Parts: sequence; structure tokens; C-alpha cells
Amino acid sequence: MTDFHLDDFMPYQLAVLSSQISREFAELYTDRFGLSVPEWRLVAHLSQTREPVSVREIFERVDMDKSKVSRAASRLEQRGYVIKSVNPSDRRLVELRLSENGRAMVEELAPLARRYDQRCLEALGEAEPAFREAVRLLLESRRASGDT
Amino acid sequence: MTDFHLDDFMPYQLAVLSSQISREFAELYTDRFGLSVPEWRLVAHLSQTREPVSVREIFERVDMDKSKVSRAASRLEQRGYVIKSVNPSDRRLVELRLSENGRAMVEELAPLARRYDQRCLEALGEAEPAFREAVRLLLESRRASGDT
DNA sequence: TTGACTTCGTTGCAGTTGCAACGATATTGG
DNA sequence: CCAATATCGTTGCAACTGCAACGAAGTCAA
Repeated sequence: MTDFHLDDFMPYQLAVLSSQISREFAELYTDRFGLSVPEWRLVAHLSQTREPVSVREIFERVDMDKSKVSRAASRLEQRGYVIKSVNPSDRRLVELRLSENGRAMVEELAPLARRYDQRCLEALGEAEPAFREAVRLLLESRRASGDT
Repeated sequence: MTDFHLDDFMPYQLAVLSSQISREFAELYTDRFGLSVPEWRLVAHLSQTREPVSVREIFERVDMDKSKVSRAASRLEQRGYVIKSVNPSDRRLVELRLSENGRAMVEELAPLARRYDQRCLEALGEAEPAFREAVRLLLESRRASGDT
């Protein structure tokens, strides 16, 4: 027995926590719209702007391999939630954006997401804002150093 | 554009954060010992006690499917890090525990893990203990309600 | 302009995953 | 004791994943 304590080891704790949460939340959008996790992530990301977004921009921010993004985008296009087009000024780039259907789906999902989010952190009580801030900080710090 | 803000949505933020961290940390043990992520998780769990642990106990706590645990255990047994045996008093149960080699591996990994853990939360400054506590709380709250 | 080099997204492939089904074992009720 | 039911871990399978290789498109320097 070393003095290594799993309960204090954040990479492990975070992995367990986030995969539990993610799977739990996933029920909401798989039941209703048949989205996979990567598909939901892509949609969620696209919902943040009306500007078209390239595959590259997404996998850089979202920690998905570019092939994952690419395949998610194709499936979503097939089902009519996403529109893919070629960027005219740089034809290597693919522009992704939500279709009307896609936006409607997000409209419907958004309140569920917000509610789940709240219920999820309920246990924290007044520590909740501090926790949110901490997560934000960690992500930011690792953007700064990480991808150089 | 709905008023859904991804930056405030914890399931998403946690997923990104934890997968980045997990992948980053994974380099340490894949480089040195050729462990996959589930294998490391199993080893880490087993390192917490000298008592043998059943497959069931592990996948309940660690958010891995039982087949994942089972396969990780087999590979680790082949490589001599884990010992599998049948529980004599209930022959359905498989007892898992670390071999000597397995313990030696953990001895070597533990300091790296601790150091990484620290460096990881460094950005939080004095907010770090509060963050750790919050994560602990969340996991606990969800054990209480979740698996009934 | 041309040729070397870079960047972008897709695809082939081998390995991994989750789920359901299974055999083996244990428990329960009559 | 036996039959019905439940639990445990493994395995088959189809889907998914990450990586590397690729073609297409752009950039840069000579």
C-alpha cells in the first residue's frame, strides 16, 4: 500500500464524475432526438453562434478528434440538423452551422439542459458559484499553456 | 440563438476538462507501462487495498461497464500485474488483486500521479481545497441518489 | 510559374466500446 | 429437495474510436 489515495486524485475523480453526469444527461437527448454524445456536443457548440464554424475550430475547443467531428457533422447533415458548405475564400475549410431544424432542436433541449445543470450542482449549495468559477479557471489555464 | 450558454453548462465543461486531463495524464502511464486508460483505472482502484475486489464492486464505483473491467483485468493478468482467482465462498465472484509487479508499478506511478495532480490544480491557487471538496461532494451526492 | 511545404477534412483500418445474451453459480419459496 | 429466479463475469457483435494516410487546397520563396 503506497500512500497514494485515489479519493484525492483529481484526474480520476473528475473522470468518474463527468462520465456519470454525461451519461445521465445523454438520456435526455438520445431519447428525444437520437443524438449520440459527439453529435450533441457539436450541436451545442454550433448553437453558440450564427456564424459558420470550421471543423478545425471545433475539435480544438471541444477535445474531439477531427474525424469524430467530421463524422458527427455528416450524420447531422443527413438528418437535417446541420448544414455543411465549403468556405469560398479558403476551399479547404468546411463551414458548419445549424439548420432551422437544428435550431428548433436546441430550443427544445436548452431548458432541459439548464434544468439538469442546476439539479446537478444542487448538492453544492452556496459553494456552487465558486465551483463553476474554478472549472472555468482550469479550462482557461489549460488553454493558455496547453495547445501553444 | 437561445439563451443557452455552453460556458455555463457543467456537463459539457466537465467533459472537456476531464478528457483533456485524462489524456494528458495517460501519457505518463502509457509511455512507461503500456497501460490503457481502463487498465490504469483498475490498477489504481486495486492499489487502494490489499483485500481482493470483485469485478462488480469495481464497475459500480468506477463507472466502467463490467465487460470493460473484465477485459482490463484479463489483459493485466496476462501481463502479470493482476491476479485473478475465484472466490471460494461464492464461486460466481472473481477476486482481483495486484501482484507484486502490480504493486511495484503503482509505487513507481504514485509520485508521478501526485505531482501531476498538484500541477493540474495549480491554477486554482487558494481555491483548490474548496474545489476538491466540491468534487467530493458531487460524487457523494450522486452515489446517495443514483444507484439506489 | 513552379516545386516544396503546410493545412484542412475525410476515410481505411485495427482496436475498443457498450449492450445483450449466455453459462455457471447461488438464492429463494414451496 | 426441486424448480424458478437472480446474480456474476465472459463473450459475440455491431457501432464507435483514434490514428495515420491521403487528396485537395493554400502558401511561400525563388
